[in-house]
Amino acid sequence: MTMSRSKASATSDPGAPVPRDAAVRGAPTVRDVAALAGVSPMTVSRTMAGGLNVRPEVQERVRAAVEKLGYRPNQNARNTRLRKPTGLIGIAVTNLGNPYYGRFALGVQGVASAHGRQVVLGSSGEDPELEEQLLTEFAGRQLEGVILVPAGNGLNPEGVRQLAGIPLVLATRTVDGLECDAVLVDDVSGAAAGTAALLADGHVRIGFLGDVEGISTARRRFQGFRMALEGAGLGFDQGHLARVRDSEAAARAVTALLTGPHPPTAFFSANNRTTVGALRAICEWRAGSVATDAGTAPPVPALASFDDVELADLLGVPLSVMSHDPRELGAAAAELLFKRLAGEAAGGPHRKPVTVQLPVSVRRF
Amino acid sequence: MTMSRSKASATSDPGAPVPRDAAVRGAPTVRDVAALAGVSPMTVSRTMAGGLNVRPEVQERVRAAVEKLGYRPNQNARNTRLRKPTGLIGIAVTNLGNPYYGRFALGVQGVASAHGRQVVLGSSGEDPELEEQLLTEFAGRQLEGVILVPAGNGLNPEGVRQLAGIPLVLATRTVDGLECDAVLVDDVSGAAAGTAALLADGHVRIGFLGDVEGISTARRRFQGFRMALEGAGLGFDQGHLARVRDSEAAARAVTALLTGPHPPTAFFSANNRTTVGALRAICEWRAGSVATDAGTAPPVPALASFDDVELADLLGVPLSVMSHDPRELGAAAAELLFKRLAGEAAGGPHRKPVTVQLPVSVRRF
DNA sequence: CTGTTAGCGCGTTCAA
DNA sequence: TTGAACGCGCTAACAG
Repeated sequence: MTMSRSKASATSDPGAPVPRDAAVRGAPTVRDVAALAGVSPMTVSRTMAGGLNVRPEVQERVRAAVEKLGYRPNQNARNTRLRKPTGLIGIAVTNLGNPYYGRFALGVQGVASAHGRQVVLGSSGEDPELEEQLLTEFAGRQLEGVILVPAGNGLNPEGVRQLAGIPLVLATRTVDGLECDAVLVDDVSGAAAGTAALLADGHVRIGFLGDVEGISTARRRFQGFRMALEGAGLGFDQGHLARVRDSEAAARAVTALLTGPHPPTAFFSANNRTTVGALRAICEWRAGSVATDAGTAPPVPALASFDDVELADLLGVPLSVMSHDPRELGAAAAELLFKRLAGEAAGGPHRKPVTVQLPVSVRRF
Repeated sequence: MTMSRSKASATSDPGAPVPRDAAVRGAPTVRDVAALAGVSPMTVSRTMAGGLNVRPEVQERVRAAVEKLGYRPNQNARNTRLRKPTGLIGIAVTNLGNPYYGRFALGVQGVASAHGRQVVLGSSGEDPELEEQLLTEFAGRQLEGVILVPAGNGLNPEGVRQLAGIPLVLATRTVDGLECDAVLVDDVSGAAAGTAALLADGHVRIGFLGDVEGISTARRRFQGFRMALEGAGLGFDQGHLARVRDSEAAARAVTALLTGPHPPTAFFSANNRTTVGALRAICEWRAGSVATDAGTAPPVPALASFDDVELADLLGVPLSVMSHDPRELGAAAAELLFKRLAGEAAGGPHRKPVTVQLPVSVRRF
């Protein structure tokens, strides 16, 4: 097979090195505007920059040309020339389908916008490989910084630093062995306070629902839970522990526990997914148990939920919520990132990593 | 031809572990790597591109230098040089805090990722001004395309086209007078089907909760609702109509209607925010009415909800959901955008705008 | 006030 | 197999 030009039929300009106007290819450039206005590219540039040292009537011509062509200065090219950063930050969350992270992203976006930056979005789906790939792409795009909700400990600490080189702020979760700016919620105290609410109501057999141990929040919240139990002189039955990754699995676990030999009288749910599952299982159980035993229905299991869930308070399930605003968390993470950025720009390259903890409040329903 | 660069003042430290330029300014460049490896920038470029026509041992030196400096090729510069698009698409939604749009964004993101693009995020907060500003920024960043959930009719149709010049796909809602690719749900049929479910249960006084009239979905869903009523030979009491923008206002409206002179026996809720409000009001009303009249509690008002709401099916409120997957909607919008992009790249510049409608299924609880 | 020169970081093209 | 020159879109610096 020789190197024959296959598509030569329609192309009519063999030697012409001039793809000319924007009409043919992409967006119009300064030169297109300049040509139309009969000036040099610099005059266009100056006019776009505010019109300093450009005669008003020339400005008029330029602006007319801009309008006519729909010209918009190429931000990327500007930034390159001015050696300025891209004005983009990245945010990688585990699952945008979780309402929690939508609100989180909103918080980030608001602060970024206030700082004149825009946000590039990524969703890892709790997959460490996808996450690493995301970070690599972010780095290649020269993003100014990244806010990451890590999928777990699958992330190679060295890898991250090398791959990025750009400032990284962890949110919600930490990664073992990775020292890094981070914004967390006060998982331990919050979980302890929520557990205390259950204990105050006389519960002594409490089931625990949480994410897998690789997730730092799962560990920390379990720790707070255990601390509260021990503080009350109670032990914990390992048989009442369920580590699950989604609401369906949580529901199955709760159903199993409730129909088992020593059913808990209450549950601690470590995140909004497990809470949804637990509520579903509890309501189902209630429906079944009332039908069976019409006269004296057994008490409905109580629930302490880390994170809010919309409508959860209307279900008639005794509920305590360990609450914080994910939007504030996102905003705090963004603020921390911009503080870090400002610090690096100022010259002090290596300030120590900072960790911020947002408070958790317990509300009862 | 001296290669003296003002930046590299001291050239006497060959083995220095500190990246010289990168420490002062941003990321290391091809030249930094080339200098360290003792080759020309082109050899670095070739090595990064796969190493064609580069001696293996030279490649080794280059890769070592890349590793040492943490060099990543600047994507923006590549794209500029290669006259390639940015690989970014924009998505502007009204409110990321609404779980619906989180899932929507996830759908967009998945498809974008499959097409090797990344997603820049914007949230207009239902503010047309902010929305227009967002689109302007998107255009300036040379995004390849934009997916927009318009805040309403505040958007100037001419303005959009001029401002962007880049392909635009509307999602969920349309804008009057703006002909444009769009992905919608089948609002009219869906609303009619949901209303039919209420009618089948014998309801004749049905309250309507929806967004303001400026929102196309509010109009279309109202239209489907009315059609179904008329098809059943029923009229609609304007006093049973509430146009509200958030769940709190919806709750107030429902409470007012339920405690009014001719309370509806059912409600049609046109979006997930009004559904949350309605459910809250209905549950509250139920609690109050049961307390007052222990023996024979009046029947709980039924609800037909456009859009799913988590946990809504557990509340004991007779519920019909006009359901679709926002993630699929986002995915479809992205697919349409990429189809449009492919079309423009191929040369056929002006194919007519396409509208896709996703089906709605009614589920009863 | 305006145009020319030069160069940001990269890759294609062509010459060595 | 390697390097030099050139250009992508834009603008600072220095002409005129």
